[in-house]
Amino acid sequence: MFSKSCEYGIRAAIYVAKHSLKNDKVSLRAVAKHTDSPPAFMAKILQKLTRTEVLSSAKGPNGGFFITEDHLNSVSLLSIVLAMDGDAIFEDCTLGLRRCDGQKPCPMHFSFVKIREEMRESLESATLKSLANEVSDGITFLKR
Amino acid sequence: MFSKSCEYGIRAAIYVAKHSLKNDKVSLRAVAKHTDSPPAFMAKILQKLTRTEVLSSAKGPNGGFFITEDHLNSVSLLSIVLAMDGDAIFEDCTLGLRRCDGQKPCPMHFSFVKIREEMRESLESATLKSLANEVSDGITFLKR
DNA sequence: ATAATAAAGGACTTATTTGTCTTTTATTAA
DNA sequence: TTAATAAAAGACAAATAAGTCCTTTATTAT
Repeated sequence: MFSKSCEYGIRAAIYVAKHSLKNDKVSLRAVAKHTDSPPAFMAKILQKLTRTEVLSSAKGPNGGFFITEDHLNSVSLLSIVLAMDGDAIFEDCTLGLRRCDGQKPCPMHFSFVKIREEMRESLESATLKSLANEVSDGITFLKR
Repeated sequence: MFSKSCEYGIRAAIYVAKHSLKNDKVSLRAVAKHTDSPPAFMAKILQKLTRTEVLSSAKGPNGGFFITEDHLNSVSLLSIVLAMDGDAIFEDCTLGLRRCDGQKPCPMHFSFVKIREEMRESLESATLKSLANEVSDGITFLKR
């Protein structure tokens, strides 16, 4: 469904969010460890999420990654998916046609329009803050 | 969402189905042409769909690919997705956790259980016969 | 200032997916 | 029984995704 980069990116963002709830910054190493992902690869992903303004970062001692108060509320998983994988999963034809729309649809066009719209809504309503709280409360998990 | 192989595979199967409605066999070349896909690559995909019994094939002059009467009714896009991509899209954790279930779910577990179940149902209810008829009637398209 | 810390950036390798090419096997019709 | 046809199979090649490593830049505390 999503690329590995996107999967790691979502896990990372929720982990960072969890610590930003307590106003803590987290290091690359900590993110990689607690999301069970390769540190060097995670570095690239955190860089990308920082460039796309999902995350913030600070260099030097006591530095690390964090999420600002208002980003915690406003950033949803949709922003992260778009940052990592782009909008292909929502916009491109499911059967790979170069063009596909309601006027000249592929055989699966209408069923997938619906499914993808639900997916988009689901991702959009999942804010980092709400997800981070569920992880904090031990309801959901980032590693297993 | 699906691999290229799977996209081509679905388009190919519907194209073959359309001709099997009229009891015609179709050649690799015809399939590739009318689904707008690379012939040599399509050859591999048709082989796989034949080995997995979605399609049937006959060698030699007047040979080609076809779908038997009862397969036309019983084979759905779900069979094709499973044949080409396996069940990862339905079974694997969306966030990439090695294990993830209702007991110890990832943050997106429950929303994606629902979305994937809908996707499965949608694919399962789409039989090759129904899809092939829609293409025959000019309602939907395999190429654009 | 400088040593230590931590992210940023770039070059590189590995693995997987996508795609091609050539040979072999099976079938049919003349 | 041979020539033509068409799928099957296997060995490559190219492109993309996933992952690593090393150097640079910025920040902070001593």
